[in-house]
Amino acid sequence: TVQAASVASCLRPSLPDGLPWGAAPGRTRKKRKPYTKQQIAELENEFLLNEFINRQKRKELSNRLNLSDQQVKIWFQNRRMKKKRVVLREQALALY
Amino acid sequence: AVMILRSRFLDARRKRRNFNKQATEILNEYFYSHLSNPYPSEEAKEELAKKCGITVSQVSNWFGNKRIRYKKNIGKFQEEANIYAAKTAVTATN
DNA sequence: GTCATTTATCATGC
DNA sequence: GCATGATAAATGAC
Repeated sequence: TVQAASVASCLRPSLPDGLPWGAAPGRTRKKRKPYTKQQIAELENEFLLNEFINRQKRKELSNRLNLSDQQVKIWFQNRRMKKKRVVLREQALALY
Repeated sequence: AVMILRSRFLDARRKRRNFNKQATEILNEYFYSHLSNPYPSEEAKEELAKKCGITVSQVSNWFGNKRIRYKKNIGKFQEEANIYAAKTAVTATN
């Protein structure tokens, strides 16, 4: 029956067909590499001065920390997202 | 010094608790019943969060971890997949 | 630019 | 000792 077939399909979870929802990323992804405490310390220090960094300072920082300027750019983007998370969490916590 | 303590207080990894069994059941049911596209919408996340008693961010974290860990070792989750597949099949017939 | 992700790593639970 | 939840780099959609 149709219902039996439906049940049978549900009972067949490991499919060769079921998923390329994590499939080919085209290019190889760069492996995540944690930054050193000193790198983070300087990045945080600069973030306190201004959450949005200039190209000039970005060049300086990236050169001084042995990071690419894109890495510094991405770090500031992620750092702003982190700040947003923390703020929202503090607000939610402050309600009680 | 104060900043370090503050940052550690705000780091939720230092006070992590496992979700209760019921919440995990709900999340797994959704995951394995949407195995072809396990990406719940924002509305679905809010509904799952409400039913599980957790935040939307925690729902997003759970699905992110589940997707990568399932994809990385499908065999390990085989048994689990069978359980929830059978469970959804029963609810479908009822 | 934001923001939802992917992935590796971290910190904890048990 | 791994399982699990949250965070830190990295990518891509928009």
